[in-house]
Amino acid sequence: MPELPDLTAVTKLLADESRVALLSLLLSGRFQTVHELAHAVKITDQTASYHLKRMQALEWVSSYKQGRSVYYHLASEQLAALLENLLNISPRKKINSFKKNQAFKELKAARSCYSHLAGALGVNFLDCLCQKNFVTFQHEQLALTPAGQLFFKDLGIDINKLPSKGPLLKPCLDWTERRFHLAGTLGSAFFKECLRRQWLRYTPASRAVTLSWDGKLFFDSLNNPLV
Amino acid sequence: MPELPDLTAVTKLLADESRVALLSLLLSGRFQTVHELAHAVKITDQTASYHLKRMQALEWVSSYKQGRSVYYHLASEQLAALLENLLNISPRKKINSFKKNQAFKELKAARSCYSHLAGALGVNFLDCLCQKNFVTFQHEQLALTPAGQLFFKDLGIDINKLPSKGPLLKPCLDWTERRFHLAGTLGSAFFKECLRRQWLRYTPASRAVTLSWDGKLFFDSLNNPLV
DNA sequence: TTGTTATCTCGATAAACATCGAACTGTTTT
DNA sequence: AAAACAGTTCGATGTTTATCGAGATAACAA
Repeated sequence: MPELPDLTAVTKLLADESRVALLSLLLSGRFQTVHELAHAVKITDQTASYHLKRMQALEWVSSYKQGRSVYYHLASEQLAALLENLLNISPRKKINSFKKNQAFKELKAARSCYSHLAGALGVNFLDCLCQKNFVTFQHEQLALTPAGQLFFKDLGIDINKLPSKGPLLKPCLDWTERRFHLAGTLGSAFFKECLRRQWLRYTPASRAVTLSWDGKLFFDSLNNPLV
Repeated sequence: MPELPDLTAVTKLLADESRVALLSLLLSGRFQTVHELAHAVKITDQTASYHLKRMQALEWVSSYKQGRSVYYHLASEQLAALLENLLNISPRKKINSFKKNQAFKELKAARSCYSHLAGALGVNFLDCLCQKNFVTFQHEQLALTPAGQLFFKDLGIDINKLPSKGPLLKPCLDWTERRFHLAGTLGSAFFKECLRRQWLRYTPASRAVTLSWDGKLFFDSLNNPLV
């Protein structure tokens, strides 16, 4: 007998504020301990442990033990894409606290979308690439030009050496900007390179990333029409 | 103050078997009454009415009244895409009844995916288009060739007269076949044309569609390598 | 050793909510 | 008019489940 997809097995897990908050933190792509996650989400360690185990059963997250700590991280690229998809069709609700408003501003400026760069910085980056004719964007389809190929090679990213799995360039709808930023294997590689060069740094207990001085120089130079 | 997306407002609605079953029926694209829907999902009319009203609040469905009946239909293309996305990452569960197995076979053969054709027939159709070089499919991106443009024109579909909203061709991952079928405005137009020519017909209380004699002739001719 | 920390297991509890019966409002049919 | 039908509202009920306290088990630190 064939097998049907159990859709509500997925949606029931996603229908809980705590679990969504945990996933949102894990969308940063980092490894985080149960205690860290529980603290950030403001639930007890037991509850966090319970949620993480349930999500592990569906292979959304995976864990490894080191000493007395258990480190969790996001394990499903598909789920990351689904979460971004959900964010874009969700109704809006007012922000009620100053603290949350502050956190939102940081997320809006720049954040990681699992493996690539999102937020105003990410959207602006894609704009620059288009304007400089490094990529073309027609009919919601992205393509890399020869000039763009050179641009990334200069950054140390050889597109021939990237994993062949999935599209090289992929537009990803940004839920804060309501416009596209760059995903795909090239988007992931670029974000990784930014982290390696310390142009971008993670902020604690958040998906937000901050721009270093060097990073600011790089992105500013892109915006400069003379270069 | 800015506004945050309320993700669980979406997932909580999707975390219920009855509502998912209702949405699945509405994915056919047809207008259906509360009574019809309730009967097909095996819940009482009150319960169906309750669910449909909640989904209407998020603008997932809309309704209009005709006499004593209230007709509901799917109102969000985004939601339709989300549902297909969910189907693809859901864990599988065994089918436990003969009846459900029968229904599954019908769905697998051919069904509507809101506005376009899915199932084995849909996947096979895209294969044919590729093989005859009517469309190209590289790096998960579809493009229409001049020959393809002619092919659809012969069917009565002028791509210059299609709505400019969204991409013309879009690959949509098929959850029964695990391969792509054709979506986008052209995919929608083609499915509509199939219904108009009566090549395809809806089955009652299901998203499945069946092939008429004329329809079989058309799709068989596509598979014929001589033509 | 002794104390501290991180995680997990096991109940108990409290809140959320899908469901349906009963009753009510219209609409269509006879 | 009367009966049948489609849809809705309201209240009650029963199930599901997120949560935490208490206690157990390790790993680490002093």
